[in-house]
Amino acid sequence: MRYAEGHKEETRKHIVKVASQCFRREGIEKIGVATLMEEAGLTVGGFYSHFKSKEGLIKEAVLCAAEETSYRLLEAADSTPGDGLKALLEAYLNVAHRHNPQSGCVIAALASELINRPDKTRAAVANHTENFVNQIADRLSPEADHDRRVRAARSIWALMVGTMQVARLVSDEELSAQILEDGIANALKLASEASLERSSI
Amino acid sequence: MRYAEGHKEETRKHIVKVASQCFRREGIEKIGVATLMEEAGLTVGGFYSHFKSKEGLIKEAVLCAAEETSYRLLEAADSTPGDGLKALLEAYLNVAHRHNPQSGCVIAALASELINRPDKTRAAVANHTENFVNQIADRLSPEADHDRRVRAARSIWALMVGTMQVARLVSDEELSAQILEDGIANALKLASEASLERSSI
DNA sequence: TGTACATCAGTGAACGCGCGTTCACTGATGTAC
DNA sequence: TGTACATCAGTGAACGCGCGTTCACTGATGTAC
Repeated sequence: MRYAEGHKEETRKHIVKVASQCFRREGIEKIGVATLMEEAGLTVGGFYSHFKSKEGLIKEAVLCAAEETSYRLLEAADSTPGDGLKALLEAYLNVAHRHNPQSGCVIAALASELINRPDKTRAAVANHTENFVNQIADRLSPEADHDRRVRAARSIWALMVGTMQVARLVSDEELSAQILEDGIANALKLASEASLERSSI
Repeated sequence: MRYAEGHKEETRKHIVKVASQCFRREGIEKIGVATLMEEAGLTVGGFYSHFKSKEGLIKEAVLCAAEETSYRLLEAADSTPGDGLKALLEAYLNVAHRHNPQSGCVIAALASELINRPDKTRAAVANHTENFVNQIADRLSPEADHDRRVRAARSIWALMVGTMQVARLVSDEELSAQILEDGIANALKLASEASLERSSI
């Protein structure tokens, strides 16, 4: 059967999207190419006309997921004029995100697997992360200078990722929810500490 | 060949230790039973007279690693009378730890893999973590009440784990070192914020 | 004291299975003449 | 307008390989008589 213009590109995007969800849900190593293609409604044979290798798909799927998440978070921040950072933190550190890694932050879902990926994949993620941190920094209270804000933003980001992972490790729902709440409160403390510092120089 | 009393138990412990290092270095899924046994100087056949399954070894190796790390960290804290928490943070958030996951924190090394392990393994890790958080809390400034300290300790712990992972994701040595340093400074801020809160109630 | 047998930690070959990857093929549509 | 051929996204069987696991075996020492 012949297909419409752009059909192959659509299929490719579809595979990337499905893969990005499967990876976040089950882990990169745990899911195979055949399962992935089946999940996308296709058969395994076609995979290599879209991607050079599984690693090629991994890099694309991970970046796609990272971009989607940071876009969504920054949008939450920017559509809440009062306290953008609080909105961003609440969009991340919530129970729904905790239970749905497949549509959430790829770093929280796969951090330890990403660290051991080939340089190209890892560096791409690291780049994206540094970018995102800078965008958090831009949204911190402008009283502090840029360097201080970036350094506060990095710790806020680390706290977000670490908190989500700890919350997912814990089975007790109530404790897990409290960990998330406390994460928001403590991240906000870091932000306000950073803005206070300026006056003490 | 017949072996000395307690020889088998020694071998078992040796396998657990080697496995805990290999897992942290390469990831749990990535390393096979045969490689593991070879790394321990043995052959694969003997494995199942020591462990019920690979998962059995995983649970033991992960817990063994967790206990070793928390023991070392608390020791660092307790042998520094002035500021135990600072000593603990410095023992964790340093460049050597960043470069040596195989002998470091198993949560930072394997967080995302641990989240997807069977309940028994995951729950065991979660338990140990909660324990460790309580022991950090005991070492926070006693001005705050217990609940506040535990909640601060949880975020400090999340910040430690998240910071180490972000530092490992980044290739730039200088940036990586700065992320670790800032992690220490910001974790200390969280601790001192928690002790200040009491007076505001 | 000497011989026959039991013990048991560790060996190494083999099992079925799912992995990532390859490739000859299908079949609906587009193009050439 | 009709026929023959080219295109190419997707199919499905097969490849070698390493996985977790099993099992008959080894061989040095301990025990029984």
